[in-house]
Amino acid sequence: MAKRTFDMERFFQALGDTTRLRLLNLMGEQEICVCYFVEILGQAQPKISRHLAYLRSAGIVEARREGKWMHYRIVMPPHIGATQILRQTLESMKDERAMQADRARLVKACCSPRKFAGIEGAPLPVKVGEICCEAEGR
Amino acid sequence: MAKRTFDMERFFQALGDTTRLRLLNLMGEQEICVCYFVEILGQAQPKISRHLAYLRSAGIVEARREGKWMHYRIVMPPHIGATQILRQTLESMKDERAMQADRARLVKACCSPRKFAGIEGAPLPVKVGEICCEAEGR
DNA sequence: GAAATATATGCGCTTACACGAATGTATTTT
DNA sequence: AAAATACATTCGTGTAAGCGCATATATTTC
Repeated sequence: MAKRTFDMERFFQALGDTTRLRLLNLMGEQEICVCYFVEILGQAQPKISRHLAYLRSAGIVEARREGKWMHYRIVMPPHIGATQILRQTLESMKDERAMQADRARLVKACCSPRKFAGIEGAPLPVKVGEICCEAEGR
Repeated sequence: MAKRTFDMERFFQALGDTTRLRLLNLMGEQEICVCYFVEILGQAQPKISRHLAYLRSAGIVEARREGKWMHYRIVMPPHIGATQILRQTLESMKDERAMQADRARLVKACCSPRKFAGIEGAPLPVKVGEICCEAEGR
């Protein structure tokens, strides 16, 4: 069932970094803007950006531009096994303390964006599948 | 559900190498002697040995000594999520051509060990759970 | 069109791997 | 106990990653 263009080795390498796992955990089912990652993880923007690029090159996420913002979302790989492994990984991150804390902070940030320096005026995360139905009024 | 001693990052890093995936694929449910890996993968013995050491340090395999032979087997990690991911990985390797070919060669080698230089007289693979019930007569 | 904003990329540095070749160690055989 | 066998480890080298810092690019705002 393996597709030509998919590299299992690379896939696992992409999952083998805590920062990248945290990013995937935050995305979950939503499409999220880079500035949220920077704010929630509290890490330098270039670092976040490079990790996102890595995930992208591994075929795990895709990006969409909206004005000056870039949104990232998880895409299921063209490989059945990898898809199930990725789902399982996301599932099991729901049980991890640190990952729960990250998601909690994301929710908090979304509820009161003005309290977070980096995300004033940034578009809110959008559930994958509802993209294009909402645009911030500014 | 995460256990203290288990490192998810390290776990995925261990899976992020084709040689190591091939080793895991060959082990599956059995405990296998190093010389089989060397013979089946057709790679240098030190290379195999180092990859096995890596898997071991990541808590994915364990080793057992039997005379001059070392047997390796997969052990499920002390982390529910990782266990399921590992199972899923093993499962999905069953569908991969290259992995099937490796297993086929292993079966062949076990059936006629004398035709394979490196494994003459080596103990046959043993299903995990049946260890200690069988000893080669030599 | 110049400044500001959001993100990406280049650079130098450091560390972790992967590999082949050689060597070390444990065990058995003779 | 010396030789042989099975495996592990060390060493030197090349390469890929990860990081901070600075800079480039794209888009919007003024």
